[in-house]
Amino acid sequence: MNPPPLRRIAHVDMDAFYASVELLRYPELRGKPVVIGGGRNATPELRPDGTRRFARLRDYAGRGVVTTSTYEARAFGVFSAMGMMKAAQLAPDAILLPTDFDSYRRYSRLFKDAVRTFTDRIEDRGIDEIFVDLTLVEGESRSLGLRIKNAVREATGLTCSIAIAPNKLLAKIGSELDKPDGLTILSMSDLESRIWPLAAKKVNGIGPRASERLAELGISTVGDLARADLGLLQESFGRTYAAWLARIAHGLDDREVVVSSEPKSMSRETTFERDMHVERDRAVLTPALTQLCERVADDLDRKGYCGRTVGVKVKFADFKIVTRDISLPVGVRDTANIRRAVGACLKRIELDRRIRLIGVRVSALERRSADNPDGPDTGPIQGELPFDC
DNA sequence: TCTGGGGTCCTAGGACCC
DNA sequence: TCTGGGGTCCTAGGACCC
Repeated sequence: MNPPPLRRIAHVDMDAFYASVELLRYPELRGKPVVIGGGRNATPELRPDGTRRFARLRDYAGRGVVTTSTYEARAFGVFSAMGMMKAAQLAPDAILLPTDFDSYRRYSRLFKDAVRTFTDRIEDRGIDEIFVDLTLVEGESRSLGLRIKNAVREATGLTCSIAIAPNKLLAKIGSELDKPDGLTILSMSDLESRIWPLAAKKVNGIGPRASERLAELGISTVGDLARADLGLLQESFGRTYAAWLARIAHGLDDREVVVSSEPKSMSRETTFERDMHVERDRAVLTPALTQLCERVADDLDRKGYCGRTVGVKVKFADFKIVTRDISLPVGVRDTANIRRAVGACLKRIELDRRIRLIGVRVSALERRSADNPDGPDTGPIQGELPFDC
């Protein structure tokens, strides 16, 4: 048996991406604690003298979470996914800006195109990070990494952190090791010194739940995991996940860089400013639901898909989430059909508590082909459907 | 400080068919 | 009438990621 070919995988991760894009637009905020995640009312006001008045975190009221923060804000303990109200307590004077996804998407394209000048073996991992298969690209790893960082900075004015490693697992962990503006080269011989001391939850795929259960077994670092008894892991996590844990603890990962993939679902959801009462707030809930259907229909239309499964999600005031979905004989893409399917799903949920969030999702997607650009869904679905509407 | 929105993947039970 | 498997689809929930 031949040994697997030695690969060279890069993980490129933009530094504090949304916040850094905002600093390009508002350079006067450089060096200050800035938090992204406000709504429209956080948009800066232009004063008559040309200066801007920025919203402060202390002025925020609502249910939002921090999307990104600058490193100066992180020094106050303000990190992504933290509730904004809590962030406001930690750093009341921090500048608050609204999220502007159109800008972030524009810079995302610029940074990915810059990397694409080296190779098209790129896997998208969201708006601010990618994997790159550099196996067949000429050049020594460190100089190649520096050239990629330079290309990204020239294209965007932004810094990124890169790790180059034998696989995706190590590349992903490695890009965190020297943030921001870092470059880390890892090989298998670095495993014990650089990876084993890290907390197990630094590994992509070990989330809050798994790391909590690992902690109960006395396992907190990757090294603990490597030394753990496989039988013990199997008892707690099952054969499949235990085997995966054992492999990643030894730095093993043979996943390929996936260059292209089709979307599996499209969804829209909204959290209400206050928890909604099913009957008394019908005048809010019904149009909100219809609007979500419209937005999903619009997404499907723009991207050229229809979907055979329509689902609804309800998060109650106690944060309990219930989902229902229904599969249709043909793909749908228009508001009316999605709305009726959503109505049918909703009838199967016991709406006995106040509602915090509703969501609409279409999955089992089919691409609308060139010879049938409308997809199979060309009109209202009638007859044999399990709707009563 | 009560915790967004858009996704993917996995598991597991039941229906249904051969 | 009872007993099986295997395969696929559907549904619901949950973990996890950015």
